[in-house]
Amino acid sequence: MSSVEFVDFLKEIQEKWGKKWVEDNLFKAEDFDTKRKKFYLLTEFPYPSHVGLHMGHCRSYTMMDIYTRYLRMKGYNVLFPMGWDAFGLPTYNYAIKVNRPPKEVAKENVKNFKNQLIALGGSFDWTREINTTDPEYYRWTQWIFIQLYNHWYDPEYPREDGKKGKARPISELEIPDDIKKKGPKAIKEYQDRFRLAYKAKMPVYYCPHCRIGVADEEVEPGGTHERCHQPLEKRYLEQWLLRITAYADRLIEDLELVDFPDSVKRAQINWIGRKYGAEVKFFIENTDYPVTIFTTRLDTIYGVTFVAVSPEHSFVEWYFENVNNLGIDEETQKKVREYVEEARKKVDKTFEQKIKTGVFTGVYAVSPVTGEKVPVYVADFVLDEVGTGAIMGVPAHDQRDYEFATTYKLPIKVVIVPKDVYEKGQEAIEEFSLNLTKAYEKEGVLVQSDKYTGLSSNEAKKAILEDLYKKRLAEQVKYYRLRDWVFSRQHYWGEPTPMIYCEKCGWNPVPEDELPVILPDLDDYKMADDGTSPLQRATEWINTTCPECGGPARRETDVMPNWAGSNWYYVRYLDPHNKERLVDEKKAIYWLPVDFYDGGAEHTTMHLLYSRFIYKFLYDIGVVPTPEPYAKRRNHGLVLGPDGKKMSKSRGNVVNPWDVIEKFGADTVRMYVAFMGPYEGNVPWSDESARGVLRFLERAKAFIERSIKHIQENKGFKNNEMLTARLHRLIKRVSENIESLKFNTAVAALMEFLNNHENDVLDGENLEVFLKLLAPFAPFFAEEYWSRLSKPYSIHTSDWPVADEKLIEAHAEFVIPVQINGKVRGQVTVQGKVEDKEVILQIIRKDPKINRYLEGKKIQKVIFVPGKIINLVVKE
RNA sequence: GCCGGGAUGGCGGAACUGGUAGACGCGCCGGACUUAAAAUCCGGUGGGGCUUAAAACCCCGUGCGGGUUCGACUCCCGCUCCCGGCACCA
Repeated sequence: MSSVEFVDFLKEIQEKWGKKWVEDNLFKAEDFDTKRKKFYLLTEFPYPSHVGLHMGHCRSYTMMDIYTRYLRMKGYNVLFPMGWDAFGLPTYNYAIKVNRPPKEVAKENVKNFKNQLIALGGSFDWTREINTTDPEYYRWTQWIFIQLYNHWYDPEYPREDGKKGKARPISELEIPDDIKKKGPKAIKEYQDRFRLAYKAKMPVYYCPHCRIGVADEEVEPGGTHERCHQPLEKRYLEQWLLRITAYADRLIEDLELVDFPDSVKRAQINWIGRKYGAEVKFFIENTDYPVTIFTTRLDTIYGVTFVAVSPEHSFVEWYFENVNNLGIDEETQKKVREYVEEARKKVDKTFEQKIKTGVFTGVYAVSPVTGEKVPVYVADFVLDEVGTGAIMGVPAHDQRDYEFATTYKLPIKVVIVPKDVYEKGQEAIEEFSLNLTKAYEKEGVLVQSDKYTGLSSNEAKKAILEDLYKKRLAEQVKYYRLRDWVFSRQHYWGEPTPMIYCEKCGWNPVPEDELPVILPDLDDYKMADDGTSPLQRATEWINTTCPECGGPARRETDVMPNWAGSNWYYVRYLDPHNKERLVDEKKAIYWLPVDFYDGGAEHTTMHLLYSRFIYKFLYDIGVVPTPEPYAKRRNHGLVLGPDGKKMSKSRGNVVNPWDVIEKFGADTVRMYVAFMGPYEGNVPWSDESARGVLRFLERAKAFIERSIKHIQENKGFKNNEMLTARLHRLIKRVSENIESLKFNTAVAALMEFLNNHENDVLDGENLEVFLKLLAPFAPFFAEEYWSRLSKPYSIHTSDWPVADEKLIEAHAEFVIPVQINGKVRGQVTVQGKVEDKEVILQIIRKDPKINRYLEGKKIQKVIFVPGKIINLVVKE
């Protein structure tokens, strides 16, 4: 049989069995099965783009499919589901490009993806297939949003896992009396400040050239639009935000409960970026208006020579309201106004090497420690989203402040010196200060700081904080790099946000019994040219009635981001057709948490963190039973192009899975992607290497067919024990390798066995074992020969073979390397596991080769590790 | 700049918690089959030395420099380079 014919054979059987498995629902997971242990194996669901499955999907899904098939044969009740994350920008853009409704395009993409996954042999439970764009699915995405809106976070409230902090219904939020007195509107405003979903003005990118809103990922580093390379503008729109920061501490602490790689845990902790620091009030001279700054370096406060606020800071509004009282001249006012206007619009992501700019406001702030006045600047290097959006400028000890001070000729006052400098005395301190050419950012000992002089940075931080706290000028705060999650997108192809706005009553959620709010069809799906959502054009859909007063009201036209559907999808797999609830409680208890979550390293922070947040919220409101969703997480590697670089259209190094399945057959591709490298590694594709796997399968075919023939012709034929023992050693190796995700060495072990025994034949029992070992890797191939052996359908629901340890032990072959002074000089063969070093030494003495190294020398020491090695330390 | 990961033959990669470095595959070389090629099969293949050739033997070898150890790809200290992520985070 030529290789071409063999590939045809593979394609024939993959067609035949692939179809049958799906028809038979062979891989259906059983709810509530108590006889078998459950195993929820989750792999990130794909974003079905019009390009079709890519090689990365092909490899990670195959590896997880191998794992799944193994676990299933091992006797687990495995849940291995699949679905589609079908909302999102690429599909939307593509639909506009080909001038078709996104809905139709998405549907086709899904169909295409599903066929490809079936062809690949993915043993998914298709009865649980979900699609984030299905109204019956996004009804619950919307429902979660409403629950977030209807809840607030009480950091002190006890929760089920015994710790403190829990989401509670907004109705349970205590309203202060003075608010109550002001009436229902004030009460609602007060509640809005606590809701887990709330509205706030946030910047979005807008391209004046293309006249459309631009998503974050379409912004180029220089602040230009990816498509037209023209400069973008920042606009401020009211958007929905989710209060993830309320869960920040829990998201850090509960990492202890889960088995994630350390690097992933670290990444999450860094992403959250919890820091302790102080907020300090700097009052504007002769007013009672304070600018509150945030710092982690309170020890440097005596070095403050200016205060700077971000262009977006509320100080600016206060300033213009009070310019007259402050006695600011026209020219300064004009300068400040121009600077702020310009800066608020500007989009610039190239911060480095840029000269820091700012504008002096003409007002001074009073240092809370010295009472000295320092100038107040508006400067765009101060970011509004970081800290309080205002800083104390300490040029001597912060490089950015240093650069700013140099540009604007502000004084640079050294207040921290290294310990050894301090100890050398005044002269050394002065010399250090004079020779400063850039900020000294390390901690050290305080100088020129009144009574704190001589304290270490750490001591000073505490002492200064304590003193300022007493004067109500400072307090300790926890600060997170993580910010609340902007949850509005000005696009079309996403879940409608289930909120209604009424002039009289403000925002209200859509009543739950009216869900889902279905995304309306449009005549024209193009982006709106003012940067708002295209849904603005769905006039009929927008106009509705207020759930509170029944008067005329409008629907929210911003849709949810892509994350919305994908951060809880794995819960819906448990009960995908439930019309009453997001998930049946008992099913959730049976299946959760996810036992193993496989995904890409690129989702280590955002997706993993955000989905953990949503899950924790669902836990708080009693939808799911455990504090953490994923018991174990591992990141798979990428498939690189044949050139070793990341596959990309522009590089022209893309390998299409569909093409290689056509060329080599699905079993070959499966086995090759498992074999090509370690699970976590990024490995290049190679057609030549894939051919090596094809050769292996072809040889395996000949080997199996010869064995079958031999068995039929020789009734009662049995292999010798040695061969059987070797096969059992193979069982052990393959099992251990799959369990530790070393699919590459598992395949190598199978190859090695065939290399060693290709000229033998297997007896009936051993042949079954061999096919079973092959089954997870080459499922079509294994099924075909299983059926030819007339074994009951299917090999994939048969039992995984158990290695006979005694047999392995009995036929253990020990070759002990012999080292002289750490260098291997020979080896001796022993029977069984010899523990006594004298026995080995006697064998060595009989070996002339090794003895040559011992002539005229004295053995000083013998190190013997039974079963491993013997090392003789000798001397002249 | 910060955080994370990595560096092993011509290539992808093996090597358990420190115990024969290079499993397995690709490629390459030689041979068989063939009119020929492809495919397939058999043998060889880290570098160097010695040798007419082979066997045998010797030296070097896991990015670089040191250290610990009977023994180091593996552990420790100090570097270099590459890849990924984040980045004016106060």
